[in-house]
Amino acid sequence: MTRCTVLPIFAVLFYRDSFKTMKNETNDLETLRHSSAHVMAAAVCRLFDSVQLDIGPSTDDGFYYDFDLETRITPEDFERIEAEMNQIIEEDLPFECITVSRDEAKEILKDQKYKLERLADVPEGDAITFYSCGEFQDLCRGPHVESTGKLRAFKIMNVAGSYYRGHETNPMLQRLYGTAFTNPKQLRLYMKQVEEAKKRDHRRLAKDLDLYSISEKVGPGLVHWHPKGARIRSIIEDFWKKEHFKNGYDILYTPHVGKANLWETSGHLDFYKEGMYAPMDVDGQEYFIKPMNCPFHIEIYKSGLRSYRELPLRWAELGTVYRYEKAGTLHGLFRVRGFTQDDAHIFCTQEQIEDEVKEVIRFCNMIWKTFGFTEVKAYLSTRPEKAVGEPAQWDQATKSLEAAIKAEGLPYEIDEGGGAFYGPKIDLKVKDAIGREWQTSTIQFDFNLPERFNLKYIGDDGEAHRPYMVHRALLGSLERFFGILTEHYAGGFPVWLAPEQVRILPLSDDQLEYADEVLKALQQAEVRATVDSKQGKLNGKVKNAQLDKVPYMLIIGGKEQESNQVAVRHRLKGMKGECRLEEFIAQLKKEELAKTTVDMEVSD
RNA sequence: GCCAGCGUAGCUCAGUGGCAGAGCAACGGAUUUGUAAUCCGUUGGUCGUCAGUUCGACUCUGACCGCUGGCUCCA
Repeated sequence: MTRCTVLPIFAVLFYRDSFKTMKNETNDLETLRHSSAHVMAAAVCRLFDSVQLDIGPSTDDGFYYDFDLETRITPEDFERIEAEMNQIIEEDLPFECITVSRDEAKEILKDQKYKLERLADVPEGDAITFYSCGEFQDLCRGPHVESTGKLRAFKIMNVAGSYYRGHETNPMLQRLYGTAFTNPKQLRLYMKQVEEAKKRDHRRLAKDLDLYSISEKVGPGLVHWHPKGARIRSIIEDFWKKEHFKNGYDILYTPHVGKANLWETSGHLDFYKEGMYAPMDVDGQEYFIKPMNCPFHIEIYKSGLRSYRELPLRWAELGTVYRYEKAGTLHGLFRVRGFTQDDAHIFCTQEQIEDEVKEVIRFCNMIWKTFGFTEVKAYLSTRPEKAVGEPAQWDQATKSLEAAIKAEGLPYEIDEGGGAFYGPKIDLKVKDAIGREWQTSTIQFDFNLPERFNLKYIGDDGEAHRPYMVHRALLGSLERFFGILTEHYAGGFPVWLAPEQVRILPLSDDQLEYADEVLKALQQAEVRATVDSKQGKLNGKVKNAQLDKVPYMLIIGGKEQESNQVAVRHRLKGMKGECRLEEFIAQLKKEELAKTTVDMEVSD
């Protein structure tokens, strides 16, 4: 039931306060960007024939304009569009506003079919305004900068298709994206940030570091974890399980397929069938691969008569599910078709919900901090128009969610009416090392499934009662979480997660034997280590270890062999001097235990 | 699913209607090395797949598969 592959929020690209602006400056920037959109549209109209205009708003990191035109704009066109924009800026054309009657507006827009429809959206009685710069005129509410000469720094970023008004059934327009800043320096900083994000792309890093792959032969969106990626995942899973046991959860394992009837009862076949893999026939019965774990956990709940004395039940599972995601939506590890949710379901009484929710939020926050995500923000979604369950239940559940956020001291926003039909929820967003926000944990009440599956427990009054059910995914999916983590650390995993913690670099073949002794000692101490026994100079070995982002290198030459020591080189801090191996191991173990993440790089 | 772009060696990428290329990696040899690339050599390809046009297709056309950027979707 929990949804765990949600696109990253790339909009928030600002980091290290570089672009922190006051409120009115933000408005100025929005105006500037909106004006840039007009200038871009003006340039496109000059360069291309019969352009149908739609709209060109500012966005969080720039602006866009939607057009319909015969010619397909490609990145090769960007340069001449930018040149034309510069020409318009050079001309320093004033932005002039005119107010017209509806009939006059219709006359002006008689050849602009999308604009005419947009005009129809302007409520009767509202002023209809046009802004012009030179020959270009656009139905627009404004405001704008005084003249085109005010634009100082802009860039066309990319072009993509976009449905008119965002509806799948509407024609597809061409959307030209750009960005603009008040000065070239800020634009350069922004471009640097975009570059930084590109360098951190987990798909690139995963190839460089040999973490995972997706095979065309096997199928899109199906992830193969390579030894190094699998090692990291295994460490994450071990940590995850241990923490769950420590926090009062039990772990479950459930099947990967279930009969059609199960999915009919759960309602998935009614509401979610297009998201499920096609059924298979087994002995004349239809079976579906699971897109969610909830029905199985519910079946375990129903395997016996439950007493209020057993509640709350907290059941977690690393449950692998398969969902048919549309082809065009797949993206590295962020959006896949087969993934493992770190799912949990809590069954409890009404009296318990507040404490339970509080615990879940605390638990989530603690886990995120451990992985080095210090900024966590909550989004509370309340009852939508169409909803199941009693309003009183919704109220109480919503209140308990809000109380839990407050108890944990998290900043939060409320999305009124944004909840699922089956219950209110909290989504957590975390900020990564370069300030991007990722939606991750989700905590959702469910007033639907307990009803559909007729869940009960016997209360202290001897009567049957309906338990409360809460879905919870903490990391979301292991695949997506691993992608986020890779980008967060820029591939430089901290010691406690690094698949290879130590690489031993013998200076020459004379040290191979000693290197092997050191390796065995490290292995005995459960340190993940390898020896670079290849031919070549130390230079090259250091370089390769650096590229593989191994946290520690142990250089072993004649000197070290003689003194029975190792020379320690840290990936980011360089040489740390020589010491006895036991000392190094003790230090490493300390770092591993502390799960230190302070040595993260901001850029490579 | 929709719009656009792309698909050449393990990786990064050149290239042309007429014998398939480089760097790195891998492998072999030389070197025995002190903190981000030692030298020499060798191997490596159904140019995404299938059809069509052509005397001849990696190149042109079409369909399909996959990837990328968006849009839509994410009970």
